[in-house]
Amino acid sequence: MDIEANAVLLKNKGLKITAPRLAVLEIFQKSKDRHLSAEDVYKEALSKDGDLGLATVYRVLTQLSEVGLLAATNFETGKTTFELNEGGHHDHLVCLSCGSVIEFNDEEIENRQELIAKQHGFRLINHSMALYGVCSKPTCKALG
Amino acid sequence: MDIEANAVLLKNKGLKITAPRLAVLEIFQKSKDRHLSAEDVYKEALSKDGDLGLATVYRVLTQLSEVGLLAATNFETGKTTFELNEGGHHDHLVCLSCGSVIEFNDEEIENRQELIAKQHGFRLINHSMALYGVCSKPTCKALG
DNA sequence: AATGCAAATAGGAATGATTTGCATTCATTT
DNA sequence: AAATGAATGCAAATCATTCCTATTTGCATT
Repeated sequence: MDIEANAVLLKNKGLKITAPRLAVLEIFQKSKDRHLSAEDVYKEALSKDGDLGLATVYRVLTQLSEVGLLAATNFETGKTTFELNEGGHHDHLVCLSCGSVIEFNDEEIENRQELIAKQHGFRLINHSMALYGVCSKPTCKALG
Repeated sequence: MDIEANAVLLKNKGLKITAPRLAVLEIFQKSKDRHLSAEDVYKEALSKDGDLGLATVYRVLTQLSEVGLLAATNFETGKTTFELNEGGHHDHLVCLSCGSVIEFNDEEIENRQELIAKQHGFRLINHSMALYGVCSKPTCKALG
């Protein structure tokens, strides 16, 4: 619906407005699942728009991440997932049973991370944190 | 040196005592570099023992991780690294310029993580945290 | 509206990391 | 020492991702 708005987003970042880039943005905006892999996006795009290549999806995801429209995350699955980067940074709580992902942000941890980096003479650029556990759904909780 | 000791370690974990498993353990114990990829271990093993396959290295690394003798980590390099799992858990501070890795442990963050998991009804099983930045070596510091 | 050119694309081949299938060898139990 | 299931080596397979290149497209300018 927001093709106009997405076009503006791209333009503001100095990116040309192309069909693949609009398609990818729209897929993230319309998907209920916030965390999509390149393959996910590719399949979704194929089912809708028909025509674009997997390599293009990878390139677009990388570019959109570089300009801050998307954020990339690596869980322990061996594949990178992406999500819309609206609002601030956050970390993830992942259920090892059902795979659901909860996002959170904790000031105190962020501050502590800065402090630790400083203590070791590092200039902190970014970080990744994921907590793995079992969520409270009855089917998950039952495990071990 | 500790072939005997390593044999006991394996036996205690219910694993058969085989040449590849002993070789891999020894490589980690003797290496100054704590974080080794499968390829690293393979090359090192070849130069010493002569005969073992890369597939076996992968299998052994996975098994030793499963029984807790090694710990696996995924930085953003696309390859998994392993380290000896002696002593407690720790997290990593990674220099994006030279690749050096510093280990640290922070009680306060750990406590906070427990709290966050609890607040979301999760039973926390483990976590991964890596801070990425630029270290204080002159050659690294120079960047941007 | 047509033109030029750099940037973007499709799609297939290439790469790098990891896994798998299978015949052979080995560690441990008897 | 024989039996047997697990472990190994090797090569082929797989998976995620990137590279290559001919072709197409966006868009600033005519």
